[in-house]
Amino acid sequence: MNAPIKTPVRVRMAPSPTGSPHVGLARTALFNWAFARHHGGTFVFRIEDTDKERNTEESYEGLIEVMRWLGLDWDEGVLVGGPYGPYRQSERTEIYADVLEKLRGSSYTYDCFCTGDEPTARRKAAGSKVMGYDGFCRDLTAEQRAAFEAEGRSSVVRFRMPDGEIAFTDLVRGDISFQSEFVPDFALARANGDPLYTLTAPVDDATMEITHVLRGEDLLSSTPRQIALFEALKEIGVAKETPLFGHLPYVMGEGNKKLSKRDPEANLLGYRDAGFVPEGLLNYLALLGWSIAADRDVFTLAEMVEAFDIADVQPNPARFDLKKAEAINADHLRMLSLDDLTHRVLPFLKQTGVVSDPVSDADAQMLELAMPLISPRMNKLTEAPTLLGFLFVDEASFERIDAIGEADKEVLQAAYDAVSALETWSTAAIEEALRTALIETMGLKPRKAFGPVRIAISGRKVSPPLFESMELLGRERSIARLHDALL
RNA sequence: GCCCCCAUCGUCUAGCGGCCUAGGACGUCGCCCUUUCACGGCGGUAGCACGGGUUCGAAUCCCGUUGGGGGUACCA
Repeated sequence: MNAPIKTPVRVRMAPSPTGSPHVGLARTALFNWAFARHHGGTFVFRIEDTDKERNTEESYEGLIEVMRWLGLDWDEGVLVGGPYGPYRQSERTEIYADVLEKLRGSSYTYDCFCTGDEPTARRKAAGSKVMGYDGFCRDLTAEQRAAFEAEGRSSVVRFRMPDGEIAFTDLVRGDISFQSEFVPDFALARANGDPLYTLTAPVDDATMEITHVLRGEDLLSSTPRQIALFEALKEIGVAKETPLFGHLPYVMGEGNKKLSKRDPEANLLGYRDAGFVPEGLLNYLALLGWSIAADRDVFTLAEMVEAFDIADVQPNPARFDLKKAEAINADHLRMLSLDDLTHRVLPFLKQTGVVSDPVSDADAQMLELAMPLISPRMNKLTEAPTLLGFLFVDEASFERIDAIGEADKEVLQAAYDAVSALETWSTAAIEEALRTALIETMGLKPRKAFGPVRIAISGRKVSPPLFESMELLGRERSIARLHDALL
């Protein structure tokens, strides 16, 4: 049914701006983007905002923000323009009106005067197992039409599904077919003339010359309608070719539910704020339905582009696993250069007030020295402020957890004495002094010995490596903190 | 109800008839390393939903069952 498309690849991402951007959307965007890049094709970003009731400008802006954050750049579409624009459906009304007019002049559509649940009531009465529209108005006589109009009924334009089977080869699922008796005639526009998604999506795909439609599985059952419409669009000269379709599996949440838009786990910007880097999130998302190799799951976007093949995408739904997402993110954090990592951690440090904004020279210097210490121990960028805070706060606002017992005082006193006597303040010297005093002389286990010192210095049980931290903190502040911990 | 899709460790997956007594990753458990935690290293745990076929041979192909998901709008 679908002729293989040989022309250059043109794919699109066509979200509707409702709610906050969802992880499933990012995965769909990623696969489309990777597919386009792999084939040297064009990635179009279009907005499907035909439903005035539900669309919001805020949601639209969220979409843009997310795509930019993820770094999935589009060649044509909103904001960047292109030869097939405009790219917001709300700005394409004349196009739809025009196509609708042509369609009404053909035998592919008819005016339907049915309202509410009349069709289902009729189907029930007839004992039909199929629900949905029953084709009642398919062949109205002029008298019947006139009667309905006299009643003051309005009409919608309905598409006449052809008889027989509609089959196509799904790019990820293989051959799929529907008997058209189970695909009821559908409305193309509201009674007030506003076009519906059923019309706008195929018309846009046609006029934008989209070659491959990769989208969520939820749209699988509307594919036969679109394929039938495409036949009509070709007939009236609107479409050149029917695109190929590929339906990507769902991204599911806890339990077995599709990740809902309200679910915090679904919110993309939430991942940014939680300290994910786009490389990490995207890599994890790619793993939901695709894999680069049997024994490997960490890779760069460039490597994905190189290897991506839609035929390798799995048809079965995948559960979003936050733990694994974080692990993959951690791997990407470690792949970043120190400069890059510092750059990305900065907003989080500023936001939590760890460093000044703009960053002072002193803070910048400290950061440069401290970043190497924490870079291997972060899974998310948000961990940086807690890890580094103690190096930046002034003594007045330094806070220490209350975990130093009387028994620890002896250790701290010994540490204080050992370190105060130091000639040179370096990691090696500090380590040697503390080891001699605490481990050798006092015979303590490292855990017992360094634990209290760590708390005194960093204020926390978890910190960057102790001796290095003390060197960075400096002699005076280190000694002062040891002293304070003794009080 | 009806239609469509899906089915390998707890989770994501590799596997596209013999290389599979099923591989990797996350998780989990144990051990090692160690300046706590983490990182890192080593090892363990755990799976082809079920039943029929086809075949010399099936996780891989076919049919059915069961289970899960989606659709069934003048939403997208």
